[in-house]
Amino acid sequence: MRFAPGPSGPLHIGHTRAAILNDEYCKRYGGKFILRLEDTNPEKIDPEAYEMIPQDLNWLGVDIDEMTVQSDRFEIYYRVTVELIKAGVAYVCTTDPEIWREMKLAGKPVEDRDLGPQEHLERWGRMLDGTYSEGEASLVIKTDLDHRNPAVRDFIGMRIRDGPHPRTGDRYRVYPLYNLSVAIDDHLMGCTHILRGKDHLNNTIRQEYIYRYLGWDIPVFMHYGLVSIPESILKTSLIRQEIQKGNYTGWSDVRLGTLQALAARGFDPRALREYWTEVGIKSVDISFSWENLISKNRSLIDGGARRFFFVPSPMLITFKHESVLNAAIPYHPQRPELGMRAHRVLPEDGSVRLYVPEKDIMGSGDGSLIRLKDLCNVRLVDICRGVGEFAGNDISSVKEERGKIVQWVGTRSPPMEIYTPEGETLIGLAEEGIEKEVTPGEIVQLERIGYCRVFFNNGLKANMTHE
RNA sequence: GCUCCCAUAGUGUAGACCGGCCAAUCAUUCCGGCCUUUCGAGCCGGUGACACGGGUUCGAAUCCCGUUGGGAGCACCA
Repeated sequence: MRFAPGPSGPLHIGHTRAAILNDEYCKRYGGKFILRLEDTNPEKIDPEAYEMIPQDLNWLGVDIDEMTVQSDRFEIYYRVTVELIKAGVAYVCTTDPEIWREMKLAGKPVEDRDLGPQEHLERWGRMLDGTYSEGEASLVIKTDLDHRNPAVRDFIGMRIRDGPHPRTGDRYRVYPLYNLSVAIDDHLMGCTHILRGKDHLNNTIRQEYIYRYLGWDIPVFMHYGLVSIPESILKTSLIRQEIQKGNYTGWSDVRLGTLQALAARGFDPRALREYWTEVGIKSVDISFSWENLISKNRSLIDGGARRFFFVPSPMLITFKHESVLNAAIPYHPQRPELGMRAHRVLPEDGSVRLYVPEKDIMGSGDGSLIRLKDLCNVRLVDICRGVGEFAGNDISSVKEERGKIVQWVGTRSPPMEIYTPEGETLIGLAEEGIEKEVTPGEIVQLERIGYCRVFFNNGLKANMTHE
């Protein structure tokens, strides 16, 4: 089987269904996974993609058994083309494309079509040697002009393009088009099963003509339905522009739908695999569900995500207390084996100073009791000035009064910025010590915020995975 | 316009090939309840679908036809 993207940029979620499902079939039935980079359109190539695509697949957990690049295979395409011309099923067309198209729709042959193999062989030579200039001639594969489906009638197999190719320079000027190169490669590389999107249904019919002309066995074609991916930025050409303008930080900007972005957010690639294998290969058109993917991802990462406090819009509160306050908080409420983190809160001049989320406090009235989670109780005296008084350490009194339980951080807590996929930046204070305890790239759960992948870049930062 | 593909709850999916075991599965979302030192965590419960119309049949989500709806293609893109 094969996965055959054009190297126009890095992979995004739109690519993952084909990549994962092909890989999954190979793994289940002992098949071979071929990555084929289809770079026969020199205008739509990003040289970096030759590196990025295998990396993306690697992150996805796809095992590449073999990798080929179409621009290494011009001679093969040329050789098969000659065969097709000799067989009288391909012709070099010099008719104006506009007219060629009209004739085709009308089901009529252009003059060139029936000239005979010898003439076309000569013309083919003139395509290769530069006698014909770009746009003047192209190689057409014959099908049936009276085919009831107009989309299937004669299609272009080779065209002339003079601009340089990032890999082959100006060594070749005649480029194969999708249907010709794909049919040749799929057969020569021994693909017995082709799994691709339903948008290729007509291409399959075209390619089958080539198989029949050359007496090749026709592989098993499977076409899954179209996927519409909501709320995602996927178009590589557009992303590239915006990166250049500085509107995105790069291909891994968390707002994007690239695999690099999903990786930066801390997605587990197994979530994508589970998602797509559950969706399967049926040919109904579907809309991609972030909700379902996120749910799968959450259950994969939750067990390993240590909990930490994060206080957005911090507000300082003070209360009188002479002695040290100690807190021991489990890293994961369901997994005590992950241990606890300990905090010592030291009073200064007989007063304790802590930050709490502004929103949690402003909603309470003067005189209400709150619980600083895992630390102690405080009765709010003057909310506007952030003044409270120590109210013991008995959680039951807070429950009786139905007081709020709030997160808190100490005065030496590091500031932290969290970048969300929606493009927002949450600014606040993270729990003291987190910068030492967390390894870069670790996925944690900031309680009441969501899962985040922490990193350091001029301070403590995090990409939001999801809630 | 022509051709092709498709149609089960908000989303995805099982059941369809081989009609009865389907008063339709599972997951997710949503809504309740329980639990919990605030976790979008766990447990329990609930709402919610066979697009429509004919036909075949004792019996249709399942087979046939039509309608409607959605999608794709008719490129010198892949």
